Amino acid sequence: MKVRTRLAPSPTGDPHVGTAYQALFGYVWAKVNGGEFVLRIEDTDQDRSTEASEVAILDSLRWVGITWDEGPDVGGPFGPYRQSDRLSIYRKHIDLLIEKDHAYPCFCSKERLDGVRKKLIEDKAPNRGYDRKCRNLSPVEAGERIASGESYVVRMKIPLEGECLFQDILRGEITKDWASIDDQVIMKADGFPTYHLAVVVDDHLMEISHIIRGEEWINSVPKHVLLYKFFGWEPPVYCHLPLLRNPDKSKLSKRKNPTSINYYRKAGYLPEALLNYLGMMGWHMPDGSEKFSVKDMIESFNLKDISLGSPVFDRSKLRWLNGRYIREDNSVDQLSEKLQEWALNPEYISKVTEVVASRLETLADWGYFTAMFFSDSVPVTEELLAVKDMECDKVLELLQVTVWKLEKVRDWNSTAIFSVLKEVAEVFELKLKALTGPLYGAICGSKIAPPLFDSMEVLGSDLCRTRITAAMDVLGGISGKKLKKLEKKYRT
RNA sequence: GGCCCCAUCGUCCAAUGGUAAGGACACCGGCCUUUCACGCCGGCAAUACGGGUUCGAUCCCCGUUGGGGUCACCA
Repeated sequence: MKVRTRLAPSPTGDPHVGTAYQALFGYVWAKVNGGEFVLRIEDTDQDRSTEASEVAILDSLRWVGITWDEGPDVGGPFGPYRQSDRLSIYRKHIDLLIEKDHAYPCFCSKERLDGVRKKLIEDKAPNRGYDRKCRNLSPVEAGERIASGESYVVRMKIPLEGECLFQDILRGEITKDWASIDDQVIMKADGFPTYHLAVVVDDHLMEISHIIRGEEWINSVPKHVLLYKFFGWEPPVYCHLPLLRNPDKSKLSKRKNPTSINYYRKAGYLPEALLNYLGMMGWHMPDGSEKFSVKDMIESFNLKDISLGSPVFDRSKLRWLNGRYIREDNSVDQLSEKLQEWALNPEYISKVTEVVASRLETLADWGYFTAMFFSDSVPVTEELLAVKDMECDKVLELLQVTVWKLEKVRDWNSTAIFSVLKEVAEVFELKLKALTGPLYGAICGSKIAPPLFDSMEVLGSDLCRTRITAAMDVLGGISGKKLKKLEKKYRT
């Protein structure tokens, strides 16, 4: 059997290190077997998918050093590789399922579904899914309602009893009662397929042999194997990778850790070190060596050797490893070259210079004023973050809400940053100055600094958000409970 | 809460049905050194608990506990 693996990111946000993790293992497994690695963009969520995110993901994957044999940018024999370009294919398959009575149109409104769900939770029902109201609608009635223009989705018919049994290459046999699964939507009201339908159709059509992805998908596998059965197809081999964790063991998230690949890039990590580090999450070289390349990995990797304990993403070990690459694999000349690639290039230097130019009395002042643009973190103290007449807790809230708002800025520039900060200040009924004060501290690590908004623009979103989060830690951080409350109040 | 997955130092990764349970990061000491870092040497530190199976279990089985994931017209 030809080994074909794929990475199927959804372009809905920053490129995530977890994506790189899955990409690495998928890529390596394909190459171990002389097979192909495919990149497919899963943009079936029209509201959240953006082209900018897709570009960013491809770009950071390239930076990290993962290459793909087929994908939206390079094409290939199984294209198109962007799901939004494959709508007619899905439509055909959905119609086939309806025809065979494996799926049915559902006219329930979002409001009704919310109500049903709420009631089930209140009643502490074991099953909190859809109540299958439309499952037995007559085809005639359904047809009429569709013809009359009523909005509908398509759901698949999950067996009402019995159990689903499937294999995971790392865990062996996994079983799950059908009764615990509700009639999953496979086509949304906008005519787009949901993930579940699209992933099955594409993996089959693209002849994917091994599905290597995060553990969070295990509970969806029954729906997928059922779809394979409906279509009469052979399911691929499933391999669910352990999830990367925050230090508190929860799923790696940007709340608690920088997760964007771009952050690591901007913070001065080498791609080969990042990849190497990711490779030792759940896997090790046969001889136990900790420094190894993707090539080394390909020579001795086996999917079955992955260990299942969910690894904590430990930045200090990554830092150590990165240090080894820097000092062991680079001459001074090579290092200089890398530095130039990283930040000491004319473009970045001129951006930085523009921000500080008016403050220079000698050329040598430049170094003093620009250090913050060439470092990862910045020295922050409680004092730097203090706002007059405001309690520490309040400052924390202010910073947290700022991070949330900044996360949503799509076009990262000084004007956009300014309007976001102004908005936050207004929400808190504060003068802008009350907000920019602690931000100077968080972002610049000093009261003496170039203009904030411009500096933030130059620094980039990832570094800014990470620095603000780090500053919040200096103030003691926000408790989970409080965070939830705050989220309810301010996060939109 | 239902269901699913998981369980060796604080963290990452080893090990065997019989071990002094090993390496790495972090941490702590020391050496080197004008400082720091690197490097070197040393130290601290783990088989979650309870039952079985077995002559013997960290390893196999069951339960408990703990952790995580998942229950969307998000992926």
